[in-house]
Amino acid sequence: MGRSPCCDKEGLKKGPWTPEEDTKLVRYIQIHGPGNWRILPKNAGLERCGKSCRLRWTNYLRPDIKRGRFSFEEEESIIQLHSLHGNKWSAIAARLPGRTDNEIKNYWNTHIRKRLLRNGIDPVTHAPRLDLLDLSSILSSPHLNLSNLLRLQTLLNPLALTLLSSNVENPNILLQKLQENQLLDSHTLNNQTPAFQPSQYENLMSEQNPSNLADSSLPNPPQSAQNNLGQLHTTSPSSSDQVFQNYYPTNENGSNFFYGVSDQMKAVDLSENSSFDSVLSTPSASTFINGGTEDEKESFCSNLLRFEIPESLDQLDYFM
DNA sequence: AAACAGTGCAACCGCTCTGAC
DNA sequence: TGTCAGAGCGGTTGCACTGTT
Repeated sequence: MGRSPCCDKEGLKKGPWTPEEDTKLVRYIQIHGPGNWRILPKNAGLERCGKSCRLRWTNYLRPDIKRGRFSFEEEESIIQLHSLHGNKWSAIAARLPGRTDNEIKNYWNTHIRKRLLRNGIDPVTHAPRLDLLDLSSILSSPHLNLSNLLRLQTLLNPLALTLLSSNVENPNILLQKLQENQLLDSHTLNNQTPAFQPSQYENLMSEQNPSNLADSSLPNPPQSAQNNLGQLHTTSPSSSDQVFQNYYPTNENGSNFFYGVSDQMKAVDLSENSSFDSVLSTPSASTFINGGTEDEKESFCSNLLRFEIPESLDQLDYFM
């Protein structure tokens, strides 16, 4: 249903506001206060609909509005609040003094949302979305073959574990099961459930005992990697992990969607001894911590949100 | 220099909510 | 209880600006 737009009436102006119109609106509200938006334009001498006046006032002319670029703290708050409230922009704006819901919504859609997508994070659920990552580099890897693809699939979805215990000699059955598994993945994502939970690591590792492997010719993981995997859920987060927790706080069950994948990536990259602590020692991090331009800070924040599949994807072999 | 594409943001649209009657 | 109007909200659009070819 819905009612006809109030601005459809003849003679009412639409589009950008002129400084003269702004002056009229501000002057009127300074005297009479906001409210009664339907009669306001007539009394203020404006050829606008009341709704247009209200939006102009609340989104632009209000004296307590803070204009200009969002600070890092504000951006962090927006992400945190969005993970709690979703697209309830007014609820988010209520926690950010001086910012309007419209401004926050625009900033989310034009900056934060794109950045999250770029880094493989679903901006709706705040969960990692491996299907959003650019996998072209992986697929073009010379190390990619059906066997490795299966192992990657195992990382992406533990249901694929069943494939490893099935008859891998028949490629048709494998392809069929992969297709079925893909459907299950889509279903899982549609229900906004993380595709991989940290606890599944233990299942993965216990089931991936070398004696159970379909392809036992693979080398065992290095001891350091095994130790690290064993510590995944027993050590306290590093300082840089804390930054991620700031962005992606644990849910009511105490699990953190982001860690599910970031831990996988860390595990994959163990032989290069990389960790997020190293991020904080980079020049860009130093720039951020010690001060720098907004662009430099944004670049650093973007890097923080970026987890990349290492070029040495064949290291997956260590865990299969 | 011109054409085109991409980006960011103000403003609008359409729907829902809320309170008065 | 139902209706109506005002207000609020989230999604979308239009356009100016900027960068690239």
